[in-house]
Amino acid sequence: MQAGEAWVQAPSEGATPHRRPGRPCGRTDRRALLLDAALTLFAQHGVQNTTLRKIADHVSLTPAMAHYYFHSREQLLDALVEERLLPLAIRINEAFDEDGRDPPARVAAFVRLLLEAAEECPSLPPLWVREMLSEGGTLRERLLKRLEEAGREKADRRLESWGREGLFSRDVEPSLVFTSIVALTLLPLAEGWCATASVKRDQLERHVSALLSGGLFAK
Amino acid sequence: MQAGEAWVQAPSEGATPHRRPGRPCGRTDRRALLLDAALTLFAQHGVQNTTLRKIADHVSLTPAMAHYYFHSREQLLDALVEERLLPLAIRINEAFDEDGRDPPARVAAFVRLLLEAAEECPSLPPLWVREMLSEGGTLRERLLKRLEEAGREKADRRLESWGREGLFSRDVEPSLVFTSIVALTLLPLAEGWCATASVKRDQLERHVSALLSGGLFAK
Amino acid sequence: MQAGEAWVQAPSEGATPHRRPGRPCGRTDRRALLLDAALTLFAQHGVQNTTLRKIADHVSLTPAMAHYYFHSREQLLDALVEERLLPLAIRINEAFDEDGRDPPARVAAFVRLLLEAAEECPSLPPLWVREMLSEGGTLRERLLKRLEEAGREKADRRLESWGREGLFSRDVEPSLVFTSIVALTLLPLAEGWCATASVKRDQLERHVSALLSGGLFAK
Amino acid sequence: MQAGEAWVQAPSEGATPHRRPGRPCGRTDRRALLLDAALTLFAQHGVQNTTLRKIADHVSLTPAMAHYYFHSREQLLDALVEERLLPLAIRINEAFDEDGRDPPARVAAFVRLLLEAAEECPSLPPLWVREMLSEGGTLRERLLKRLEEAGREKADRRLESWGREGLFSRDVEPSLVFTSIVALTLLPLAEGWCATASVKRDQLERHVSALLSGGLFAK
DNA sequence: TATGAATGAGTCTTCATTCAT
DNA sequence: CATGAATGAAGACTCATTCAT
Repeated sequence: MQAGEAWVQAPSEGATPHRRPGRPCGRTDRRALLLDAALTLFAQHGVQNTTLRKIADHVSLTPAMAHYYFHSREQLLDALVEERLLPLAIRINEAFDEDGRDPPARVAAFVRLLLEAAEECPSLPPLWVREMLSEGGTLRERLLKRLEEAGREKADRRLESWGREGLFSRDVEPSLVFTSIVALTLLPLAEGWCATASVKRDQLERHVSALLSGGLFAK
Repeated sequence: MQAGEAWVQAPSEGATPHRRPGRPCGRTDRRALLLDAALTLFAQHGVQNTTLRKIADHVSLTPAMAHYYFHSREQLLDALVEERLLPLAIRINEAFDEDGRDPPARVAAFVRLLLEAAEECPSLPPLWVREMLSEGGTLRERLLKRLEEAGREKADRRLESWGREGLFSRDVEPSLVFTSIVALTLLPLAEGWCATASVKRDQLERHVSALLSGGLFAK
Repeated sequence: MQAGEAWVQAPSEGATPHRRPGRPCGRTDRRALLLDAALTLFAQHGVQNTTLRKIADHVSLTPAMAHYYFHSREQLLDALVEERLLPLAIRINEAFDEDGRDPPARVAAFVRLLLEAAEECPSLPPLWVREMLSEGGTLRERLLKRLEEAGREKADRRLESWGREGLFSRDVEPSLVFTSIVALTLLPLAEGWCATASVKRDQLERHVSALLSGGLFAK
Repeated sequence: MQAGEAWVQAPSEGATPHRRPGRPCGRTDRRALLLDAALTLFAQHGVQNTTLRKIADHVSLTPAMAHYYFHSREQLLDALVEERLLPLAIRINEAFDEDGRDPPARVAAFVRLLLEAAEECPSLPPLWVREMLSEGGTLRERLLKRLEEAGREKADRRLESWGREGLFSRDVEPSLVFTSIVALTLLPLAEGWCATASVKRDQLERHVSALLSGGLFAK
């Protein structure tokens, strides 16, 4: 259950100042387990609705231990953003970095990247939609601020340059393209579509790619 | 701020059993004000993160008054669903009811319907995305149950029949079309795009319509 | 249900200063109805556990009306004591007043008096046991104070004189006799014995009388 | 004040799942103190009239601690019944278990048992009368249910068999005997008789025994 | 490290009470 | 008379947080 959640490597270095880097952590790192549990529960029930106790219980620890590792609830959220969400967000934002021919293929590749990330971490889509994309999302400000610092909007800038080159269909707004792609891909997953409905993951990929290639680049 | 929130008529009859129907309520109806405040704050900060006190404060009432009108927090949520969200959800689900030529035009009209609803009630997109579309959304089960009773999935069925008639491009999955349209339209609004970015509402409409007409129906 | 509860006449005069004595009260007196309801509900659920709303609901009135009639919850309790319990308590305490031969017959008559009162007002035994006889009973201090003023302990004094005359068996403590009689008679009724068990009221009377006549006066 | 309240040994095993059994609890066990305080205050002011705050204050703890130990008010009541009242109730109900000659002596011994229990725990009589014997008593259903499970009415059955053997005086109703004994013994104590009046405990014992031996078994 | 114990602030809820109409 | 509306105080309960051990 928590198994598939080590979908992104915790950055090897000092995101949280109180980890003693040298000491090898005997068995499974309880701190990472807590983060994974938080990720899972936040995705399932929302950040506000998940108490530290629930998170700790989920990995058979005490709430006091959660404080020991993160000092406060706020800092647990910070750690979650820093170590789990930010690396992913960066990877996604860099997806369009290297230039290349064939924009439709680049978009399709990006969709596949999103779907793979979602497959590795099923918590991603609901968490992202609930707490990142919505206006007052609990993690939104946190993550946007860190993304800013890490130089975000690379994807947006690239897509805008595509727009200036006239690669998009008429009426397509370049600054909305990135959001559109993410929305089309993640929202069905956040809704539990591919879990409950009969739609398979590759059906979703074909659907989204078809819609985008036809919609964005059609004459 | 609460101005634009009378965006849908409260059902003319007895959704809440304890209102005395005939008597006109002196000044502006405080119950409606509370409902509006709840809508606004839920959209801004999430349902779980909004206490009854905050809602009451927002319209200069006491938390006790919120109980006076709704009996409990749960029943306030019920009332919100029943009187504000359900009518809208029904209107949206019925959008494809009347048959008609020209599917692309129908889709464009639907997008416009969504945007008009969002214009009337700016709280709609963030609330919908956070609390309806996401897996554990606080209002999701409530609203889906009521929609079931009200005969939902009309839109889905219509779109699927379009699919069987071969109206959609190859690879487009009919059962995902409805979700895709909603995602493309509401998610940018939920993100506050049109408020913060320079994108105007009609730009968004053209963008979504372009993407859909090209993507869904392109040869 | 409330019918049998007018088991004692409200004193015709000014127990509560705000009754307008002259005006004939059209139909059933709502004030009396409230008192009856209070009596019933207090007996069933305890004084502390019975809100003004429950009392008012019980006779289809509003809590505000209860305040109109009694000014406060405390004063409702006062009125209950004054108009319902005190008259009864006085009647009971005077039971041994007139002298007479044949103490056993006097005791038996007293038991019958208690049982008749309980028959007229089924609320009496539970209310009395819960709220009068127990140490911190809600009505205890109130009623004892009023009884004091009304010259209570007549019964006790009479029984003690019987004791000095050597009428009681050896070891019988005169100052406990009154309590013993009441306990034997009312406690089974308070427990719901005669309602739920197969014991009839006259069985109870025979039982208590047998026990007392044998126990108190036996050589 | 709380001194005499360890009048019955807490059952040696796990009545409350969240106590760690082995570890000796530093200072005086606060959980037991709370239970004692509850017992005292419930007896003095009634269950409904005693808030968790009052109980906690009584032993200089916070209301939150009461929740920490008992999880909820309901479960505090359950614990009180389980650990304090039930053991006593069982002991009392088993009083007639072993057969034996000389019923009057058995009854007298039973009275002494009741009085000893009341001496150990002065809260017992008022609590019992108010919350167990009265119709809507707060602890009544709880305790009766548990007593049922623990095989109650042993005393009643034994007394009834005495009745069939013709041991009782004519007119004495065997099914009322148990209640009668308890009423005669506990009610004066619940009233505070032996505290306020000049009656000593052994006077009470002689009185009750005299009354019963004469009343129950007299020819 | 790890945890049980402890707490203060805050949440939902109830209720007696008041008041304008 | 009568009531709907309104409120402050209080109650049960939760939770992040702290701390001694």
